[in-house]
Amino acid sequence: MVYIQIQNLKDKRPGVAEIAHEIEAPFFYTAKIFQRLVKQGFVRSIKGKGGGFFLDPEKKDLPLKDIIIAIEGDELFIGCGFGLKNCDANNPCPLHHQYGLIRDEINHLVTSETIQSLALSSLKSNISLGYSRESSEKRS
Amino acid sequence: MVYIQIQNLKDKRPGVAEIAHEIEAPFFYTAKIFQRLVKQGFVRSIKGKGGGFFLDPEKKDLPLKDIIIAIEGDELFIGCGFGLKNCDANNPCPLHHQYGLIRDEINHLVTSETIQSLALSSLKSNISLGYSRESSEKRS
DNA sequence: ATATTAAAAGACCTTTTTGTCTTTTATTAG
DNA sequence: CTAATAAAAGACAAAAAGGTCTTTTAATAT
Repeated sequence: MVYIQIQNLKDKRPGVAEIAHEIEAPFFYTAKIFQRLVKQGFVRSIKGKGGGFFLDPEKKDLPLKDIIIAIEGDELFIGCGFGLKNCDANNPCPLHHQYGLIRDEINHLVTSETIQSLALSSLKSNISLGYSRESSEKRS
Repeated sequence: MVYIQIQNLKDKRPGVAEIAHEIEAPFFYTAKIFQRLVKQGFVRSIKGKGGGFFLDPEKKDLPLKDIIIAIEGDELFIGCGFGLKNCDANNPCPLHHQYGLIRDEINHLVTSETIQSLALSSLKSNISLGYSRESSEKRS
């Protein structure tokens, strides 16, 4: 999605093939994932010639956290580091406090960073994901 | 394993049933996991009456990181936050730097904390995993 | 209108993870 | 030696994740 937004900022709408290549993922697999993202309203798409994916410019910044929660739930943000079911402040697991600090930072990162903020800062620096400067790897 | 060590410090050797109950995991599933942990040398076991699991007191402190790497590899510790294959300092992904900070902290946590250190500090405070003070949950 | 392009839908298939159960082996108590 | 106990081994099976492919639908350009 960051790649899509980077391209959108250049007035382009990448398609599945281009995105799949960029993230080094299989074409059909990538396609299926974007079907879900479109259905969930995170991206929009246009079929046919000149079609492709794009982020609704009307919508406000989309934090990474929203996407993560929609795809894999909120375990990462509320769950116990040890995976225990009833671990909380009253009944803390051995890692409770230490892991809490890290979780807070993860929370902060994925809340403050958005698809749009990352795309913007990527454009302004030598950051990857805008037609990758290929590091001599084999394609799949 | 922290639970085992806590019990070991009380001169007990918990068995599968006891451990499974403590971590709220299915009996047979827990059993299979410990078969692997024993085979990999992280814990030891004794069969038959009075048997159970224990940590080799001869061995030095076991960092969480060693176990994580043995079970699921080192992706968490070296991989890109976006899962890109060729993301590095020269070709950084949009999240490279920010995620790097968090990864460093995760690394520090799982390197400095060991099964033994967690068991010890759990015994010294009101930390869970030493015959849990059941929070009225259903058993499986 | 028609041909072309590209995503959507959906049917499959493979692999991995998770979970269950039976049989075997080792240990101890009597 | 025998019975009881408890882990090891290994066969299965269900569910989830990962991946592939064909057909359909929508858009565009000629």
